Amino acid sequence: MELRQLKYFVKTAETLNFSEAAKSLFVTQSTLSQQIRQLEQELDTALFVRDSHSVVLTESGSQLLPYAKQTLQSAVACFDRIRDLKEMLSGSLNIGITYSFAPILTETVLEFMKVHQNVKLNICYKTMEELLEMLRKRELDFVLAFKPSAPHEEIESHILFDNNLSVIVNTNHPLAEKDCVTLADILPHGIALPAKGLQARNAFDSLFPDAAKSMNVKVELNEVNVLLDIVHGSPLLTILSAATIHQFPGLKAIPIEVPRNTMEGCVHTLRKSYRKRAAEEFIMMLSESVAVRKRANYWLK
Amino acid sequence: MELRQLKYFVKTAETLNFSEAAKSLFVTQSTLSQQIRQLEQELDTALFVRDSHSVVLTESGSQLLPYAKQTLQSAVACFDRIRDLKEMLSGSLNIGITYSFAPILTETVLEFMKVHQNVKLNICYKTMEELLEMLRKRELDFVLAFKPSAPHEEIESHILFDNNLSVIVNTNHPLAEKDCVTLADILPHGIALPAKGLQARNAFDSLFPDAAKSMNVKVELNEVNVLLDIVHGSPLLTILSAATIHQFPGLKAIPIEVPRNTMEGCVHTLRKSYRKRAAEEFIMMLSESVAVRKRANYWLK
DNA sequence: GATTCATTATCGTTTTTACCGATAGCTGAT
DNA sequence: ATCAGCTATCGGTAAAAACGATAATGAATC
Repeated sequence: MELRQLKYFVKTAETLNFSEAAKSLFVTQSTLSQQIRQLEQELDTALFVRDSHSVVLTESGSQLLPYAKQTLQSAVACFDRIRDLKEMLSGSLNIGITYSFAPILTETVLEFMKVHQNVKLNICYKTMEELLEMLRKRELDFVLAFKPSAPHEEIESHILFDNNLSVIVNTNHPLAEKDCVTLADILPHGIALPAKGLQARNAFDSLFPDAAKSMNVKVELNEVNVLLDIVHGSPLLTILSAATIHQFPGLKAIPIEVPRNTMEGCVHTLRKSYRKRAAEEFIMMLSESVAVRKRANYWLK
Repeated sequence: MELRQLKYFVKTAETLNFSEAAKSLFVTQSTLSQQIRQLEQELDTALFVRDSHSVVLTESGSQLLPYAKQTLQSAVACFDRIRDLKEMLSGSLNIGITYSFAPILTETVLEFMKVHQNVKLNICYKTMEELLEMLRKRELDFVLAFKPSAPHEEIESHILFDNNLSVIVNTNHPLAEKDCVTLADILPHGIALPAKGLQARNAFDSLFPDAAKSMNVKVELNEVNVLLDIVHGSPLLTILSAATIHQFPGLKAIPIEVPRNTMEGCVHTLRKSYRKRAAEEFIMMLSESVAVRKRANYWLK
């Protein structure tokens, strides 16, 4: 058994099509067929049932699949470890981040890029569920997002800060004077609501089930920056975590007065995976930056 | 990078002596030297510092060591997993069975579970048509049911036993004395009839088209055990395969006298599919158990 | 300082094997 | 009946692993 064969097996198990798998592995279908057969012989068990129009995994095959993936992953970890060691910090760092988290990242990105010029940063904005899925597939090194309501088994979440779900208004808005608001305060006003799927909306819906229906929702959309632009240029209000308006001038966040109104900003990493040094370093810098803002009592509890 | 090279590396790191490591790896020292060098080239880092009287790990080497071990361990886990499956120390077996077939299964289930404690049995009671559909989708490993009237192309049916469609009565019932009955014998009596879809009903309807209409049907239902309970606790009779009352005390099965009154108890498997070792084993045990009952001339022809 | 000894590296050769291209055979769709 | 898409198989080739012999190194010994 060799890593090559496991790689071939996993690809084939994923596509369930020898020809297609062979193409993406850059070998001929003939080679792939032989290598799989060889693996089957070595394990003395059939891994696939093939007939000329379908390929399916046998029980052995589907049992093997996660173990094969794990083995390949371990091999990748060997490479990662050596590379980190050799170059201290280099390579690339894949960061996933939710839209509402975006503003607090920018500072650290700039600082990190200045200090570690050889690290390529890939930053991916998506919804939390999509990001956690990518993390699971190891397409990301870590994810910045609020803590999900249901904890995920394989994912480790490290809390960066606590934050309140807030009403966001232009500083000219009538509500802008208040220090905190209730649901009743909101109802008379026009609202630009984050769409379902965004974490602020999830949090709002779970704090106030069905409230959205009775509100004066003028627009609902899934892009936070556009939401902020709208609020900035109109008398509408929106509902987001307070941290989201960090460094966005002319807006004010007013905490909503309700029990358990707390959103925990977290770094999510894969529990079992190897952590790149660049990732460690980035997270350290981010924590430090958050700590500074905490001490300045900026928008954090 | 291949598992072979990692294996060579780990052994060498443990002995810190190429010659000795080569010996225990059953290759020449020359081969080992080349393979290590190749690994070093691929990782673009030195793993050992050799001078002619000592070999020591570099920092890279000692950092790699645990990761390499982990990778090899994962590969071993692949083998172990498959071996367990082959030896039926793990895995699962999905059995489909019709209600009327249920009584003959129990014994074998108990025996199989005793012998193969680590194989999970999933037993699914449904009508034959539903079961064969599940078999086609490979959600089941095999199906126990009477032979269907229309043969199915992709499905292979292996006959376990022949059986007669019979009248089932309480042992106190007036018919209980007889050795066989005709349709005319049945007509005067109250009947609890299996509902359409159950195989006994299908068989009855094809032997006596339209007879059901002229019979004294008091109740019609699709649960065999309930049917048997009803017959046991009332003067009603029902019509089922003789095998169905296996191990149900206080009932008697009387064959109906009519040509081609035969229901073949079968194991149905998917023709082209891979057959699990556990399935082979189970079917063997079941056949054996049926054979024993045949020899005892129990209820089988 | 020469010799020995145990060690790793290197070179040329042999053996093994991964890979390719062509083709056969199967099956569902046209 | 033909076609299109799939996997298996065969024979040949190129790559790579393995070998055996030998060179190079340097510590220990005489």
